[in-house]
Amino acid sequence: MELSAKYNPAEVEDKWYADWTAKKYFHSEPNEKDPYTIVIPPPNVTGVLHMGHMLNNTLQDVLVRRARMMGKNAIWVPGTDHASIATEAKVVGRLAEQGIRKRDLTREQFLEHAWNWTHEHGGIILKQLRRLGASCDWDRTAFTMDEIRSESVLRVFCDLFDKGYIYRGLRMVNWDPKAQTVLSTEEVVYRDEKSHLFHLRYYVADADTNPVRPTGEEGEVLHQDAQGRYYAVVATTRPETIMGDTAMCINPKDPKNQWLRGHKVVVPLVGRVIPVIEDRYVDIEFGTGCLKVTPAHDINDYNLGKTHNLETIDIFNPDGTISDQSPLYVGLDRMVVRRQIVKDLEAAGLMEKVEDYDNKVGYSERNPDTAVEPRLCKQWFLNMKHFAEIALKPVLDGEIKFHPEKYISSYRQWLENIQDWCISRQLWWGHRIPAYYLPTDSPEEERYVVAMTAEEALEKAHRLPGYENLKPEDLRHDEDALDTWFSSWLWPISLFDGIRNPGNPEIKYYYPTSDLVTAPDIIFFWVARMIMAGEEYMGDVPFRNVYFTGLVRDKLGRKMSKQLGNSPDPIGLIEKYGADAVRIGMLLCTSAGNDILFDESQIEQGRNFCNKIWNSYRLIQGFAVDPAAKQSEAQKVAIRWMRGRLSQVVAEVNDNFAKFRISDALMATYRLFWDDFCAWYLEAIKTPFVDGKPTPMDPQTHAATLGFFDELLRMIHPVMPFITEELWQNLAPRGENETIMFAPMPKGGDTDKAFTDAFAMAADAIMNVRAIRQQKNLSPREPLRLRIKGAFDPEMTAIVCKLGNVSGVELVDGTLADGEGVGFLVGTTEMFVPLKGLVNAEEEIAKAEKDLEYQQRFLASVRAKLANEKFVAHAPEAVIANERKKEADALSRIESLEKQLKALKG
RNA sequence: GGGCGCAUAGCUCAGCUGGUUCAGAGCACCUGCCUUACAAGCAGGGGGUCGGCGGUUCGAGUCCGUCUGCGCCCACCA
Repeated sequence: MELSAKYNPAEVEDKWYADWTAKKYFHSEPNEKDPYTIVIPPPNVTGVLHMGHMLNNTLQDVLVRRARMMGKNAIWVPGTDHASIATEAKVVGRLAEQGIRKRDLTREQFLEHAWNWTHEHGGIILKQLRRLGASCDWDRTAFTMDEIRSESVLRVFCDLFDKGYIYRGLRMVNWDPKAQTVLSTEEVVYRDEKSHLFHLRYYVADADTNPVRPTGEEGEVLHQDAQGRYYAVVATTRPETIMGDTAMCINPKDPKNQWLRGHKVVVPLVGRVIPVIEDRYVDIEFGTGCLKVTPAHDINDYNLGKTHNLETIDIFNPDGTISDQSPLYVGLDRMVVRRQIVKDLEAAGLMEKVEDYDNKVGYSERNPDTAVEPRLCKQWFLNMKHFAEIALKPVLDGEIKFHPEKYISSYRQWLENIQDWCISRQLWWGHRIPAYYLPTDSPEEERYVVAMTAEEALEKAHRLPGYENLKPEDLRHDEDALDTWFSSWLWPISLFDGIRNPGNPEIKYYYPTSDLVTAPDIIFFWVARMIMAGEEYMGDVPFRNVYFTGLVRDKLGRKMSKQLGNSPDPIGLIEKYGADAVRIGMLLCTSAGNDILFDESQIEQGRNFCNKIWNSYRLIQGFAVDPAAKQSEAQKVAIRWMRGRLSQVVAEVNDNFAKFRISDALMATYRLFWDDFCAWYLEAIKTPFVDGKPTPMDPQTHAATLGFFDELLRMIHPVMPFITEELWQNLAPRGENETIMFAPMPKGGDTDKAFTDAFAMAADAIMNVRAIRQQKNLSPREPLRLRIKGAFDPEMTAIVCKLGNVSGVELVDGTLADGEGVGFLVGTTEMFVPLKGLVNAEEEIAKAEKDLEYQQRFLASVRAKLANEKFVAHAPEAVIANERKKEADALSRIESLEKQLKALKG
């Protein structure tokens, strides 16, 4: 086969991916082998691949491909997530472009649009994963809203309701006015914002009947205007909420505001008269120590309202506009009102002052441009106490391992302070809550049944006194959908239908899954909750290891974002460099939990590696073989050394994978291929050229080389599946159903340490000879001689001659440096390259003197250590022995340097 | 406010149980090479007071304390 000088990924990738999928190599069924299971963190069904997905899914593919080659029955189950808020927002947005408002549609009509959108955009990301080489079991592709998953969700809801964990309650919740739904506390992200602290005047209302009496105490602060009227000053960041004020609160111990006790004040502009209440909650140091209390729109104020029996005035509509409960600004948006009311307050002389202020504002995680509004409403909650307990144990016990471990502490902290999970969302796109309301006498009174279907609900209702004759049309199905995570948390179970059919052969075989690869930002949303569901429904952990990837940032360390335009298109990168290059380029620089700073040069490195592999194969497949050819000494040595190195690196790689030190494992493999195999081994076994043509190779060396190459391809395959399959198929005749995907991962063997060490010494000598040649401006073709005194394995002579272009190695006992030349040390072995007429004695003397000085200092420090009685008494034997060896080595080096100097100085 | 983590070469990071000649890797950089697989390459080379200070120890990038600077997570201070 003719191979081009450069690797061309495009055709190779398409060809092999089509072959793998056609032959169903990624498909798994339970069998007698050990399972290895990964479930994909389901991406948004309508999403597109970004760099984070690339990293995450490449890691999963590496793990699953490796497991497959290690003889496991490996499965990677793919699927997508319905992402209710994000998807519904996109659908609403598209409808808006067509001039359609959601509220003008029925639920059914809206869902039809949503499904159309899903079918149109759904699965793009899964197609993109194929480009990356992802070896997912596509036959099992699931969707959080498909039949099995949906039914599983409803069953779990009913079950948890029956167990008493799910309840309906009136709570202060986080409201997204754009999506018009409640959010869980986890879905609110707080951002620092440059804001203002507005100081408003609340005039004393009852000064006529209840005159203001200064207490005269130290620290008292009264405010009076030009007309002598008294007022309190309230600092707020949200002046637009004053229409909902129902009290002003001071700290009973605040000397500044004692004079306000028992008074009433007037809400500015609004004119409402509200009481001054006292509560130790108020921070005396903040602002003026006067707090306006708006129980409907702030969680703290709500609590104050409860203890002080305050009225609650909800001045916001669900869309964030001002409601008719407010005397002012009705129908205007809250943000518009904030600007307007500031002007109006200033005009009315009710604004004391405005300060700059940094505060944190909560935003919807899925609608990042919308500030979340605290709002009081009735929602469905899951009591988390029980779940926190069952989820904490396996992580603290080490039954589930986190990589890196640092996430254990934040996991623990979250579970120990967990709040109940608000699981209802005022959305249509999602799993509709299986609760059915019964007619009651008053709107305040709520009665409902929870059941899988309306029919079942009706039966349940009929068993309730007073509802024996209820008609189906009298049941009102809850309008709300469940939080998306309420389906995701079942993923490792529901993918194998373990909720609907507990104990089925698949769930028994594939569960618990092996490793989970995910980003740390969903540790609470997803990881923790999967552990809860796993313990609750399977009585077992959902996975053994969680590998947390970092964020992919740009090379300046900035998050990748559309606004900055700093996120490369992953598919574009694959097209430019090839999937293998992108995969290894990303993984070489990622360690668990650390962010990766992405730079295209890393992908270039990956591409260069592809090319290196490709070209080494071009060399190998061009070898001519002659059965009559004799194996050279250098070839023999190289083969034995390479075998040892392979074993060493296999052991190293296994160890690194076991510890999830994946970049280290890959770097070791990378260097084994590039440095050991290409730079040393292949150069060592090349046959000599005669008349400009290479002489044929003996069969043993040829076979060994193909064998090594085969093993190396297998080691590299999990990271670089395409090029390795292409070359592996070329390397030898393969059967119709043979693939590197199922070829066994090399197991290593005897590491042959003494021999690889001897080789390393020879390599050191070779590098020294090359350096001398370079320093002296000699052509690489000019052979040099080498004289050696001291320990040197004579087996290495052939290698030294070949790779150092040394014409002869002379082992000497007596004087090493007779005549002109350059000496150097390898370990404690003295070596000398005779060079007639090329040596500058001055330079050599200077060099040797410098070296001598260093050795003497080193010797002194070692001797100081050995002279220290405490060291000799405390240090382990091996350490002391080593120090003695250092001392001896230094002495021997000093001796040889002194001799060398003597010779140089003549 | 609480918690966690990081600081080692120009950049990105290893350095795992304190002890090999321990100060490393990759990239970048410099020099020389179109050497018959590969210039997307080959050969050679320079480069770090391991953030500061103090402590434990015979011995400290490594353990402890502290300071400085960064990052992340959690939390209802208007």
